[in-house]
Amino acid sequence: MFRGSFEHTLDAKGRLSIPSRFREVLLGKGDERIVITNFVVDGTRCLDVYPLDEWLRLEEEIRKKPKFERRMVQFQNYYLASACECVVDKQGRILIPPPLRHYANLKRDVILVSALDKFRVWDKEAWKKIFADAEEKLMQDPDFLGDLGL
Amino acid sequence: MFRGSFEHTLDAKGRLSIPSRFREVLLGKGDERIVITNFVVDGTRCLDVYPLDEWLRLEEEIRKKPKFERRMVQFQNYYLASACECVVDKQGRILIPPPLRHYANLKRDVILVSALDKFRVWDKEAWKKIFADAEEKLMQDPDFLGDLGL
DNA sequence: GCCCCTAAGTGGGATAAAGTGGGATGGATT
DNA sequence: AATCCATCCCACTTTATCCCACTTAGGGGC
Repeated sequence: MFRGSFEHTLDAKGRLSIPSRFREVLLGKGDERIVITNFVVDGTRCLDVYPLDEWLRLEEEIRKKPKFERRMVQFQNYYLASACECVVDKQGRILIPPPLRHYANLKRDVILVSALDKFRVWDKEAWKKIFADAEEKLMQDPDFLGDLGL
Repeated sequence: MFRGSFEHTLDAKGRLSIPSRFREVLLGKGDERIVITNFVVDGTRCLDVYPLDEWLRLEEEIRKKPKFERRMVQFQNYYLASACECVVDKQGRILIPPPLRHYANLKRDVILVSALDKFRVWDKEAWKKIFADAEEKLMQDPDFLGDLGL
């Protein structure tokens, strides 16, 4: 399980260090291969990163669904079509494929954020906005947490 | 169960001693790992600190909820995304991750306040205000406690 | 009352690990 | 053969962690 968020930088070659805490999770699976694809949260683009086994699980789920349903086809065109399998190099880095880097508007400063069984990569500024919006909602609505039953 | 509040200081490296009374609780659990994340009370930022077992319980609760409900996503972006697992060192201290230290505006003097199964860390000045506000509310409203059903 | 002893909290040097930058290598493509 | 690009390898910087030591406060015994 991934936990927490980490600020890292993309170098000139487009490489990104995986936080050691995240790498430990991959090592625990005995397979450092990961799958990267594009995603959008609250209208802001980011990247979704899966350990290979989680990605395979997702593929299985999709396989069970009606293949020709319109929205499923659209989802596949969006989410699966961009997926790219990457290996973590000896320094614990991955090379973000340039099209994905461009898609998520990743410049130098990025942030890696856990999302349960996968994690996301955001442009730092984009993430600030996502985080600030969430914090503001929490402050403005005192019942927010109560309604969640927590 | 954590009980009471303790004034401590952050050293130059950002380390914070866990009060021995709190550490006893962790030792009782047989696991000194803790999880720290950000929080806001009455518009004032602080840090929430959980023993690992309590944090895992929270994660389980969250996993049961609808994953894509808007407020749940925001809660995850705010509360879960910042969560950081820390170990208590041989001197009974934790290193507060710099982003969290900055978030809660922790300078030198901080105060650790119990909150039943977890505790909070406040900037000392911020806590004074929170405490005074609570006291004032209590004094001004004679029905305050009665309404709570206590 | 005085002194020692212990425990708690704090400070700081030394070491290890994590993250980053950039040259070198080798395979694939043109 | 030349270019491109992914990967490897080495090196540097920063940060986290370990370890030792100092200070202070409280307790107990003499």
